[in-house]
Amino acid sequence: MSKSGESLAVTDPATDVPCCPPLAARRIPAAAAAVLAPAFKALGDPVRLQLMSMIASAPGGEICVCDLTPAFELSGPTISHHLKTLREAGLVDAERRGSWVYYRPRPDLMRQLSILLALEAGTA
Amino acid sequence: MSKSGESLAVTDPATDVPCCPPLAARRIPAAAAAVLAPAFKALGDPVRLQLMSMIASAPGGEICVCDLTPAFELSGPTISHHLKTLREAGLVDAERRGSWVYYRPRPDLMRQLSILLALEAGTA
DNA sequence: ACGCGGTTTAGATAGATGTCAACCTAGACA
DNA sequence: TGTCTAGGTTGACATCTATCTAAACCGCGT
Repeated sequence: MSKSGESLAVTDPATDVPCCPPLAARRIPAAAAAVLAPAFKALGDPVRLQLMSMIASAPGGEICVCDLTPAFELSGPTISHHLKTLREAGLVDAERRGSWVYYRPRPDLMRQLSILLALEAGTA
Repeated sequence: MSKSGESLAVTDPATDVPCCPPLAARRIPAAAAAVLAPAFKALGDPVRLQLMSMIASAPGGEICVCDLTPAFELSGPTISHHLKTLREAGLVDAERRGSWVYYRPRPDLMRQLSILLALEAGTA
């Protein structure tokens, strides 16, 4: 794995999103829970939640790691690990352009998670 | 702590929900992330995600633990521990009536989480 | 070749998961 | 009233996984 634009791909749970009307609509199947729980788990850390927010709210739809790292009092490798967790969860996508790596959100999975938690119909 | 209807209360993060437009709207403050991340963390386990779904989709708005436990291949105490995690996260509420304990969802926090993940405006 | 930006590996510490045993509460029955 | 039984929770423990730092590594630009 080492080509620009594909270097950091790991797995793609986001493309395997199983189904999923809101949790409150009917009981989620075990298989779907097994696929979607890791995404919630990835968001279950304050640092990753902030990272996700910075990525999702980035002006141009993407943000450089060099802008993410200095926003926390953590070492570079630690931030990189958290970003890898978000990648493996299918929440973000990474692309290397030149010397810098840019992260961008994956709307599909985020939308799916939002719908899952919705109580009534009609989520984003 | 041992009165019907209040016995199982632990803490109430759900009542301290800080704010929170969608993640993609603007960067979430560290304090808000610290409060909300535990809720996502609680949902970050397949068993708890299914429990949450069974509780949220219960016909009468609530469900007996005696109906939850046999749905999994796990011991009673284990289910009870998972339910405690959901309680402490502020996602569900428990009440003892007679010999049985009933769980019901807390819409406030669920709605907040759903909005957080929404990409456009207008979630549930 | 050198330096810089990021990721990866390796290893220590802290936290999560699941089971057994003990406890508490509520209803049943004598 | 006293005790027995069943439903759930709590506590303690073994095991597994996550989090973080330090050091090594890879790709790119100069």
